[in-house]
Amino acid sequence: MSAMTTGNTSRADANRRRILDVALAELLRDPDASMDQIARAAGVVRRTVYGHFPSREALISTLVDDAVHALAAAHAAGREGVEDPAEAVARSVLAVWHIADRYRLLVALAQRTVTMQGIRERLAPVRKSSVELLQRGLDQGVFSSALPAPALAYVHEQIMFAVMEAVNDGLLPPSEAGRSAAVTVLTAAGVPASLAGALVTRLDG
Amino acid sequence: MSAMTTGNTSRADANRRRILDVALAELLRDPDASMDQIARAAGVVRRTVYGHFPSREALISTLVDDAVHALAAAHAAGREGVEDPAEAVARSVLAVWHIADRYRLLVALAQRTVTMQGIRERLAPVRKSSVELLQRGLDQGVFSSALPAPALAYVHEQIMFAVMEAVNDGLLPPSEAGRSAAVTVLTAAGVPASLAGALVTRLDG
DNA sequence: GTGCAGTTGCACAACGATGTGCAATGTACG
DNA sequence: CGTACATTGCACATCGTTGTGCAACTGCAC
Repeated sequence: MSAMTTGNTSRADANRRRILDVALAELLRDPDASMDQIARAAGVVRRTVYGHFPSREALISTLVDDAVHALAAAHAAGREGVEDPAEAVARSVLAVWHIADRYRLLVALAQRTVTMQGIRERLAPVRKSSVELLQRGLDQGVFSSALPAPALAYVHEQIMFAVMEAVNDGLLPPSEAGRSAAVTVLTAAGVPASLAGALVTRLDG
Repeated sequence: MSAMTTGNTSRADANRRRILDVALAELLRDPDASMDQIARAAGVVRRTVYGHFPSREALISTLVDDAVHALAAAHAAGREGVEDPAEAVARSVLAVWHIADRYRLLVALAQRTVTMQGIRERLAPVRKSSVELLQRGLDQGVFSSALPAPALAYVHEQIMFAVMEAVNDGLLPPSEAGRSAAVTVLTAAGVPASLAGALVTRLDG
């Protein structure tokens, strides 16, 4: 048990990954899932999980960190060197969606678990850059909303969650979801539906 | 202790209400708040809470039932005898907002607690009527969206939550929030921003 | 096969939460 | 005052979870 944390056997690595994968799904189903539930679902014993992660919090932290990093990277990459706010928003939504599709469950978890505090804190930089972008669009008149930019950023975020939830519930095919999410976000920001549709279609070809 | 549940003293009633009020706030701060936390926050002893509610689940159930009933009533009353889908949506959002303002905390709680299953089930009829209304609007061409009506209903719901969260976080004055929520919901449904604004202003005078 | 890292199974202490029992205290109302 | 009911404070059993310790087992590599 002593070298479990340092050593790197193929078996150990595979287990570690499986535990992370399963924990993701299990924690979504029940944010308060116990270490035992997670371990059993992963096909190992509780004690083994503690061999890989020193505590429950460490496990969740790893999960959250991975997701947030991937998400922030996609978010930044999506709008790199794009001046038009509408296009930047569309690109970033599509980019985020692409990777979020794998983390969809975790991101959805974010809004209902107690760990939300921690997640929102870590997402703060992403949200900040969103607010800036939205503000720019509002200033230029590309966007128009009854809400100030910071509140609009909340709406932006929640729309993403809503579309993810719709996919999870089978109301929407995953293939179209990204485009739909982008169009809906733009529409909510006051971009005419036709323009939003055309823009996203152009970007997602 | 035996007659605590049946008897109706003014004191007992006041306590019961205070417990419910405080539990609302406390459970939002921490969905896993213990009976002891709630009791202390309400200025009573844990044992007293059990005098009014036989179990933790019963307490939460009461809270949820109250909120859902009020919400469903407002939702239905809002669109009573209105044929124009846009106006119906605007009216119902405003009506729901008005009462939700009191239950804002609980409604926000709905999206992050484990009890979510139960809440979503109970909200099913409300959502169903929302889907019908949205579908009608899409058919008539009053609305336009990249999403099918059921998914759009999710977006509708989440936008409400987003605006509530914005108010909770001080990003938006409560006085304007209702109007803003209504306009944003309409905008996301594809109604041009100017039309949405005019309509809501007319209704909320 | 010998050894070593990972895994297992069990045992344990510690903690916090739930729900209940009961005697004592407080308080409204006739 | 005295009755009735609400509240309190404490005790208790029970349960689930976390994190740790340790000995035995498994499988892979050398």
